[in-house]
This record gives sequence, C-alpha cells and structure tokens, in this order.
Amino acid sequence: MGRTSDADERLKDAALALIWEESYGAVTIDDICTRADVKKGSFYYFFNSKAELAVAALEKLWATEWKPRLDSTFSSSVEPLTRLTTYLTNFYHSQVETKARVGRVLGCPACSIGSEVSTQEIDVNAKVREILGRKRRYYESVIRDALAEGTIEPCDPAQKATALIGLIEGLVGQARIMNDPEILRNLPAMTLELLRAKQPVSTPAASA
Amino acid sequence: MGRTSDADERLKDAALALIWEESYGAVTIDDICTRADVKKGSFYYFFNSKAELAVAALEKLWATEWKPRLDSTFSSSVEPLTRLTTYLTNFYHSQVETKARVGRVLGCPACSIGSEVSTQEIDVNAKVREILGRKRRYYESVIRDALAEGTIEPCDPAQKATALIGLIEGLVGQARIMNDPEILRNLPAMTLELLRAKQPVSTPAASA
DNA sequence: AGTTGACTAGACTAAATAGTCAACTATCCG
DNA sequence: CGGATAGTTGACTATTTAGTCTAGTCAACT
Repeated sequence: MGRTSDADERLKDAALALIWEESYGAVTIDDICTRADVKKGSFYYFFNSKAELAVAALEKLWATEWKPRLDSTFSSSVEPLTRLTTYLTNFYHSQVETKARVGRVLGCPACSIGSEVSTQEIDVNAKVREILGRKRRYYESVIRDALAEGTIEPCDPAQKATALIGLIEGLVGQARIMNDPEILRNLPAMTLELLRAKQPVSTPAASA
Repeated sequence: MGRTSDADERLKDAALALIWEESYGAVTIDDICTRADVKKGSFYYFFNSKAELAVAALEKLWATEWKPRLDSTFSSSVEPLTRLTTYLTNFYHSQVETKARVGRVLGCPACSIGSEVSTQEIDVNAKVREILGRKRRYYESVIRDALAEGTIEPCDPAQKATALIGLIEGLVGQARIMNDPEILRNLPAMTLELLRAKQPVSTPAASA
C-alpha cells in the first residue's frame, strides 16, 4: 500500500555519478539531491547518511553493472586469456569514451572511493573491500583456468591475482591522475606478459 | 627585518600528515591550524587556500623526503636491480611500521591525493603529476641500467616503467584499502618477475 | 470511495567552515 | 634605541552543510 517511488534509485545513481566524477568528500547531500531531483526530506526518508547511500550505490553498481559484465566476459566458454584481454580492451575503450564525453578519465570508482575513505567511513570501506573481493575471484579463476590449459607458466594463482590486480588498478589510477586513457592501451599486452602467457592470444583489435 | 617564523613549515607538515591519514577532502583548514598550532589569521598570511598549502606541502615532501631517499637508494654505485629491491623492501617495512604506529596502512600520499583531486583542484593535481614524473625517471633509469648490464630481458624502458609504476602503485593502493601491509611483502619479487630479471638478485633479508 | 501508509515538500535549526580584518607583538637592523 | 617590517591574534561575517520536523500528497488496496 501507499505509493511507490524510484527516488532511492535516482539517489544511488546520482551519488555514484557525482562521487565518480569528483570524489566522495567533495560531494554533498544537497548536490546529490539536486542531481537526483529529490528533496532533502525524501533523502532522509530512504537513507540515514551519505555513507549509507554510498554503500547502497556501490552494491547497485556491482549488481547492475559489474556482475553482469564480468559474468559475460569471463564466461567459461571463452579461452581464459581471451576473457582477460577482452575485458581489458573493453575497459580501455570505455575510458576513452568517458574522456570524450566528460573530458576526464575517471578510472575505477571502487578503488578511488576505497582509497579515499579507507581511514574514515568504515562501512563504505567494507563495501568496497567486499566488491573488490568478488571481482578478485574472476581473476583467480581465469588464472587457474589458464594454468589448467597450460597457456601460462606455472605460478601460484592467488599470488598472481594479487599482482594482476595491482598492475590493473595501478595503471587505472595513473590514467585517472594523468587524465590519459592511453596509459591503458597496452594493458592487455602487459597483463599477458605479467602472466607469462606462452603463446600469442587472440586479442580483439585494439583500435581506438 | 621583522620577525621570523616557521609557522608555514608547521602548516605544511600538519597538512601533509592529516591529508595522508584521512584524505584531502576530509581535512579542513581549521583542522590543519589546530594540528600545526597556528591561528587562522597566520594561515591566511602564508597561504591563500588549502589547495595552495597542499601544493607547498607536496613540494616539501619531495624535497625533504623523497628526493634524498631516492638519490641514495638509486645510487649508481649499487646494482640496478638491487636498487629497486632495496627501495621496495624499505617501503614495505615503512608501511608495516606505519600500521603499527597509527593503526593504518597509509600508502603513497601523492597517489592518494592525486586520484582524489584529479577532477578538482587542478593545481594540486599538477603538482602530483610533476612529482610522480620526477619519480618515474628513477624507475626508467634503473631499467635502462639493468638493460645495459644485461640483467633483465630486452624491453622498452618507458613502457616497462609504466608497467612497473602500475604494479607498485596499484599494490600500494590495495594495501591502503585493505589496510594490509602484507600485500606489499612480495613486491620486490613481483617486480623482478615483471622485469624478467635473469638471475636471482641480492635481496635484503625481507624479514619482518 | 475511503482509508492507510508510503512518500514528498520545503522551511527550519544548529553546527561547521571559509575567509576577513584591524589591532597587536616581536624581531631585525641601522 | 627606535623604526620598519614580518608575523600573530581572535573575534567577526557570511555561507554552506547536515539533519529535523510537520504538514501535506498520492497511489494501492479493500
């Protein structure tokens, strides 16, 4: 009973977009309300704080964007290393597109937010860790599959996943700081080298 | 003539410490003044804004901390790959120590600040880029030297430096987010593998 | 059609924050 | 010593921000 509303969804979308474009600390509740076209009273009807909204927004990001994309890109029906290169090539293109659209390379919202709030906002930090942990499994799995197929040199999957995540997130961070998506262009190749891929992998044409 | 003061230095130190421990956006001018034991009026006597202070603080960080340490660690009198492993091992220890002291892994202030302010505060961002650019030269140089000595496989130094920076900064970022310095323990080994070092390198005992 | 409960509106308070200013103080240097 | 200059102080204003509250609106279901 009572009426229904999508104001909470609009708030999550607005919060994520603003925080991604600026930063967690630079975005105010009023900013979010304005962008979402929701009044303060409604904001506090749905959420108790910016942190609570941020947690909900991150979970929505995972559920509606990341998980579907990861599930399809890291499908077992695709060769392990191709999953990775496809994913990274698409990511590169998306960052190029974002820069063309908003004038900035925005990188990975989870990592940016996570680093910013790590010593504050423990709930937000916990959600970031949770999401990054879920994503890590895709990397570990792809490494194990590549090992099983013998397309990479022997290694410890967990350790390699850590290095892989470091390389990827690190370059993404640099791309944001430098506002230069071209830093990400060779990410697929760098990744294959890090993994010591044995043979050339079919890489989607990295034109741009 | 007139009196002298070190209030501006105290402000830089306080700003850097607070921003590192929290984040750029979470730290207010009042916070900085309190920590530095300087009154607001004096703050505005020396600086026009938090951004201007941040720029000065970053430059001081470079001049008094980073440059001296890099110059001594990356001395040409040391074997190229040993420079790197020593640097990274020391870095790991410093992060362990920081965690023991303040309870948090704080990572690299330049990268954290850079990512946070990249789409705002263009002066701060420019200074971060400048400093990261200076640091990059040490990496490129060490790669070139290692190539010259034949201790790593042939590669393009600029490209390898990008990958190296990505790996290092990426793992440092993860360590901050996860508040776990152990992520950095294998950084020297991962780095050698990324560089395809040909033989075992004398690594300072990585006990801890 | 009416009742109920979900949602909205927006004015309001209190606190935090940036930034200003004019009077004051200490130190340097001649 | 005494004047000029560098630096200090803290109260002040204006603005922004988080968070509250009450009256009201709208849609679902009976």
